[in-house]
Amino acid sequence: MKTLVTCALPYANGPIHLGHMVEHIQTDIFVRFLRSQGEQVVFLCADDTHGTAIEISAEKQGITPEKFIEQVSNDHQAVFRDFQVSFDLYSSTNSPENQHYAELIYNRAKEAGFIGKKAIEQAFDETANRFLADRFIKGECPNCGTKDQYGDACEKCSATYGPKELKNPYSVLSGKTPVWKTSEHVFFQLPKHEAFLKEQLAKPGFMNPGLATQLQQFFKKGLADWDISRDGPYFGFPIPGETNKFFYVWLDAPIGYISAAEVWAKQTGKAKSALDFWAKDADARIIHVIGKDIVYFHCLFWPSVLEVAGLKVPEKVHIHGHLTVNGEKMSKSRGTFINARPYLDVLDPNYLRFYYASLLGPGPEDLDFSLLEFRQRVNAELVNNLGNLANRTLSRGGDHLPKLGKTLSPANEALGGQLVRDALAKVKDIAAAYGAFDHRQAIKLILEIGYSANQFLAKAEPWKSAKTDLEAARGVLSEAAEIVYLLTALLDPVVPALAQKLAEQLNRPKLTFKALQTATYPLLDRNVPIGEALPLITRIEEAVVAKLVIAPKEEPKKKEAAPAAAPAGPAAEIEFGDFVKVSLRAGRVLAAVKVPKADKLLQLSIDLGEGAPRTIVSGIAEAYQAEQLVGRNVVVVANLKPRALKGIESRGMVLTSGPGGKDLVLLDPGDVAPGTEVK
RNA sequence: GGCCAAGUAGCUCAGCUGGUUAGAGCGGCGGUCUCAUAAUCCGCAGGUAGUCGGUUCGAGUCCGACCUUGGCCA
Repeated sequence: MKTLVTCALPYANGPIHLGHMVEHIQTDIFVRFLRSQGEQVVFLCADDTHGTAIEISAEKQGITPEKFIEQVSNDHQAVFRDFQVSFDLYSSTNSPENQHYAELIYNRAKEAGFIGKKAIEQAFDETANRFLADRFIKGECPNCGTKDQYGDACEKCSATYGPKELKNPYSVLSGKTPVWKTSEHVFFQLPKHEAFLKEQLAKPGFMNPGLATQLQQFFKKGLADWDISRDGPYFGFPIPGETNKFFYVWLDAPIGYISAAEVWAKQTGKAKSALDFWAKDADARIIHVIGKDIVYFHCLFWPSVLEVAGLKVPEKVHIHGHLTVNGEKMSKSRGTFINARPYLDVLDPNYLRFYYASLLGPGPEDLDFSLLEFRQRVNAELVNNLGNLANRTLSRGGDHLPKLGKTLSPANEALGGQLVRDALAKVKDIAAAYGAFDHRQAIKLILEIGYSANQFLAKAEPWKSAKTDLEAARGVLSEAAEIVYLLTALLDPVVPALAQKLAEQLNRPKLTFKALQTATYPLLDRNVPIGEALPLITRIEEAVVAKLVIAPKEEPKKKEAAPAAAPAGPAAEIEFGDFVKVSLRAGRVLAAVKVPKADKLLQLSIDLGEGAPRTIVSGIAEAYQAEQLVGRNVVVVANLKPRALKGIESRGMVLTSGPGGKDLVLLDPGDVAPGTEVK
């Protein structure tokens, strides 16, 4: 049986960020594991290329949508490649194959009587000469009057409404007031699938049960017809038999899963067509991996569409949570919106792969990219526990101490048998964890194995016996090398490049999960010499991590010309009027980085509720590490005259108490909003 | 606003169908070794389980309300 695995198709309207990578890394781990088990897997993805947003982005750049999506696709593919995401093919929804399948599915649905038409009323921009989707209309909230709200919900009072209810609506495209026009749209008749869908959602393993429960609300409300057409101009596929109507992007996007398989089949010749996977009776299973934001597209519409077209419905839709950075949603203004390419510019992708794996569970909970946690966990677990284990074992057996040579000792059951058998006993659970997207459980078990081997070395103390009995020392290290060899299989899904390095240092091919199903002690053929050992991967430096979140540019605010308070003598009494000149505010530290070549200085990016964060340089580096400050509230003198410290303009001062140096404490204004006045 | 999910040590999480002193890793603190990437190993401290109420001989585990966070509402 073949397995087809897909990631959600990234929208071709912007760069890949670390949020995307949560999905692509966990799926890649899953796929690499399946391959290691010896399964036939095809791993596909594509860019989702249609819709108004892309058309407009292309127009802004003065290029065709085709050119635009080609550029984006190149960027996307390069990022995924550099993160070692092992797609068998990365395709595009703007392909002849996709058009073919979109039309085929549409025609089949039409023949089966599942397509209808209805006139709908929609906002129309007469200047731009196009209909406006809800997100292209803004106006005042009909509930609370907040300005510049989209046509579906108010960010301020969270009221929901239709675009027509907005007061003083305007088109985002032209700024003009839209008019209301009717247009006949094509609908997919979802209500006819209620029975099928209820059965599908109840299938064990199809999707997360909690989210399946949530989808029940659609049945309670009553399923509605799904609008699958958009009026031109629209970047997409024309609907056969209609004039100036195009398939809505969400119809043809998932069809990209099918057409990608078709392109793969054509290019590799490994299948006759996509139907080797997608035909109802194909000997294959299909697994989609998506974020929790697009559940109903994949679990309501998509299965229905496939069912009507007589195609195979996915066996499983794996749903994951979203990424936060330092505990909050990624935000451009906070400098925590981290794109994948800038990450790669400063850090090894294996760090992120390992970190995500160590956090990812099988459920749809969010996970946090905490800079401090990231550095600490990767350094402690991947570098110190596992990487150093390999190095302390192999360097001793390799060239580091030439006396020991490159050969291994014969297997010594009494010495290492227990160690290896205990480790092998965990392999089954590790495999089960990878197979269930419970990657953090897999990592946990692998770390236990690493720990047991480190402990083994600590007890056996080969460095001592080496002085009197080289053979005894070599025997101990040879047993530890068994565990290192085991790691080439166990770590391969998560950090394939590191597993490969280990295999090379051992001078053997990587172990596989398939081989491990029947493996017994000893794993290593002791007659094969080992290679040369080098440190596997180095620790993450604090300064490098901090580079990820410093906002690239901070616009200086002109309006706040700081009224300079006259400096008073140290103990001299001042008037109340002088005191109130000092503007004290609560601020939240968004980012912190050590100032190079300064022992005491930290450069802080502090939110004072002013829109853009402020840069403040503070002499607290001896008392606080940069990372532990992020997210913390502090008291700031907000109207201090700006001053340059080590060439960095500091716009304010952070208050502390204590004599200084290591002994000072940041004043805590409590849990209040940034910008709150301190009196 | 409606619905769904989550809320256990500073952080990330385990705790099976309710049953002895609530566990682990990371971080912190103290110690140890010296083969190794200032790594390892040993030990210590840390939790009135979001809040309130209920069921029960007994609840982190069941029920209700509320609070907080996240997602969805075609």
